[in-house]
Amino acid sequence: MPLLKKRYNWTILNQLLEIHAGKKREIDSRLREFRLCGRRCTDEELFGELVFCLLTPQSRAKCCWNAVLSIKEQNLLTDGTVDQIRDRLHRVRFHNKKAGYVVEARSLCMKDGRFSIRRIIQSHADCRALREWLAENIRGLGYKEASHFLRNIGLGENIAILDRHILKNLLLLGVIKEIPGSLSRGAYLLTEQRMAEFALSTGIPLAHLDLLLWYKETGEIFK
DNA sequence: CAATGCAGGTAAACC
DNA sequence: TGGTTTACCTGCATT
Repeated sequence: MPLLKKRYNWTILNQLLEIHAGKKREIDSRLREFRLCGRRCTDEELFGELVFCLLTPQSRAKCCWNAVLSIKEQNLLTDGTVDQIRDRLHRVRFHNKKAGYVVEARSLCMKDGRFSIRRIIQSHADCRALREWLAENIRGLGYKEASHFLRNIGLGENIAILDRHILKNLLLLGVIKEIPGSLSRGAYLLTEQRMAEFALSTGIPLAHLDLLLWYKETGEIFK
């Protein structure tokens, strides 16, 4: 195992490698689905993924996905008002704010009455530039959720989704010395770099680590 | 049953 | 200018 740093916690790392060995195929398959979504989904469906990521902070992923499905079923994705969308956000925390974020994001993602997410994607050189744009321009979307969105549409091979579970585990693994009090842009990028080094030296792909650690915490692989 | 802790954070206000 | 604090806000499991 090349380049393995001494500061890493061997016990936990071995635990992780073992879980990875068992879950590798399932994780690969999930990542394939994400890429497939990015390739063949309609722009409207891509926006649905964006809405999901706008909803998830401090809320359960499943409730958020149910909310997205509900919005779609009611045909509110394209032209639902803030009030109509808020009424679909059952069990989504901060639903007042988030309903507003969804409607505001929608106006950025539509051109001439249709969703044109791919136009936005294609206008950026790579996923990092794209993430910068998303975090900068879409209110309600920070680095973490912008990364989450990119991963969910198959563009997240080289970026990290730094949520509290991941950070906690990076600490346990000795990848970082402490959990940053607040994740500024600089702190996010630095921590992401540490995680990428760890991925490289352990042979667990960065894209796998997120789903793997998430599985370790919750016992399932969702999105 | 009341109290507590915690959910895949982010924007805006505040020094 | 940049780090820190606060508002957003509620359901649900645990004790």
